[in-house]
Amino acid sequence: MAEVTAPAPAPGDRRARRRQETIEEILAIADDVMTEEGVNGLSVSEVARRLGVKPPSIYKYFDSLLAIYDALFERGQRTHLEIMRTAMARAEPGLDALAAGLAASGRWLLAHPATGQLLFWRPVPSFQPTSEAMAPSVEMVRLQRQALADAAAAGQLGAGADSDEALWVTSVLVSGVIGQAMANEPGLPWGEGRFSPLLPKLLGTLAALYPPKPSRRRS
Amino acid sequence: MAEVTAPAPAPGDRRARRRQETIEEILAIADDVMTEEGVNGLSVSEVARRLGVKPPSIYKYFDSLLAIYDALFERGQRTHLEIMRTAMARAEPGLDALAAGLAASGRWLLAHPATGQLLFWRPVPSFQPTSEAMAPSVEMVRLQRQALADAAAAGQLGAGADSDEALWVTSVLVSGVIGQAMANEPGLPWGEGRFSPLLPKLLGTLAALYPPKPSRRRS
DNA sequence: TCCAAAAGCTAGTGGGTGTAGCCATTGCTG
DNA sequence: CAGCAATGGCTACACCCACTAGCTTTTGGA
Repeated sequence: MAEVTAPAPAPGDRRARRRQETIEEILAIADDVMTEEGVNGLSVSEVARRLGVKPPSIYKYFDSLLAIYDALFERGQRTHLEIMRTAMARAEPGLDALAAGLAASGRWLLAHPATGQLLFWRPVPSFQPTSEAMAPSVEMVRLQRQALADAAAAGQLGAGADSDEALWVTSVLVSGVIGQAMANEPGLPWGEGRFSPLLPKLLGTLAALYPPKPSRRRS
Repeated sequence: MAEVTAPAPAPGDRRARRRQETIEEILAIADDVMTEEGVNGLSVSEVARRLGVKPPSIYKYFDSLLAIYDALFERGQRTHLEIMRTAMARAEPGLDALAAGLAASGRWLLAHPATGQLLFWRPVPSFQPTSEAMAPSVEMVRLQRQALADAAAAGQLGAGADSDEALWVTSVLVSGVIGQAMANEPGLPWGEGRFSPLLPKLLGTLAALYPPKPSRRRS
């Protein structure tokens, strides 16, 4: 658990609410600091300074600097998953859902570079996310695997697309595009620059790698 | 310049040789430290400890911690370029050279993860490589661009492959594969694991994206 | 042999994480 | 409503880090 063990979250407890608000505030400040100074520029002292408090007070809310990273990671992971899930749900199952989900993911990651780096670049080697903080990523993998299976079932891709290998290929394409965009064109939103527009084209190569049976296909 | 300004490198100067040896030793230790503690775990104090010296003495050889990073970056960049260049030169110009160069690059990067991360992940946000330290990377881009042009000229790929876009696609594929391998399967050498064996297959999709004219082609 | 440059050192500044322990405030509870 | 325990601030401190100032010793070249 990232947060210091709280007392019983009794209903109607005003103390607990205030505490929770402070925790939110700390995390929001931490996100600001990471955005401005880089993921590694986060420090308890700086957060305390911006909160108008002395550094030791922060430790009433978080056990350590790493605990703050962990909370940021866990939240980032959760909201990123949610973004992707809803984008996929809005589209036709199969390739459409995959493309929509990945585009939404990319858009969100480029808009929240600090969190994105924390989630996928591990820029703080001493920080190892908790297994529970990693849990949403398992679900994300499941969603993408399902989309590939749907695409295969719908005849958009060959049967070989319903495989772990196809999943790995997809993750390579996506992480490549997003990584290059974040590293070389920071600040540019999704859809601009040299790299993010390549994703649809690259997803198209899935059809080259796993060609569907050339029977009649839905337009 | 990373190193503190040295006296005239007069020939036969024994002092200069000793100094140079110490610089080498410091950089070797720094590489060890990064490998063990993560790129960010590098510290002047730790290097001094391992060299059997007090921290301030290090500053006789390097202006700052960042100067050490810069020297490591510059060397890494140079040897990485050399690895790639010789691998490409040994192969047939065109797709073969591209594949051979990228495979050699991947092999070297996975074998030297600390340097690899320093070169391509920027895990030390406060560290911005000197423009001269970046110079080899310009040359690397040129090599890859040339290989694509050769492939197009040889009819292995369509004319569209002789383009910046194809170069970007290539960089996405490569950085995706290497990034996933380094992040998810650290310690595994090139050719093992889930990701690095995908590179040839992915390079094959270049032919799908930039199809050659279907005239007679060299076997 | 001499001496200046090289290369070590100690001491100290300022900033970071994190701990110990103190004290005022506050809001729940008898 | 009175009291009290938990909360959330604080100061002081220990220990680490990067880096500077300035001193001393070593050393290699003239």
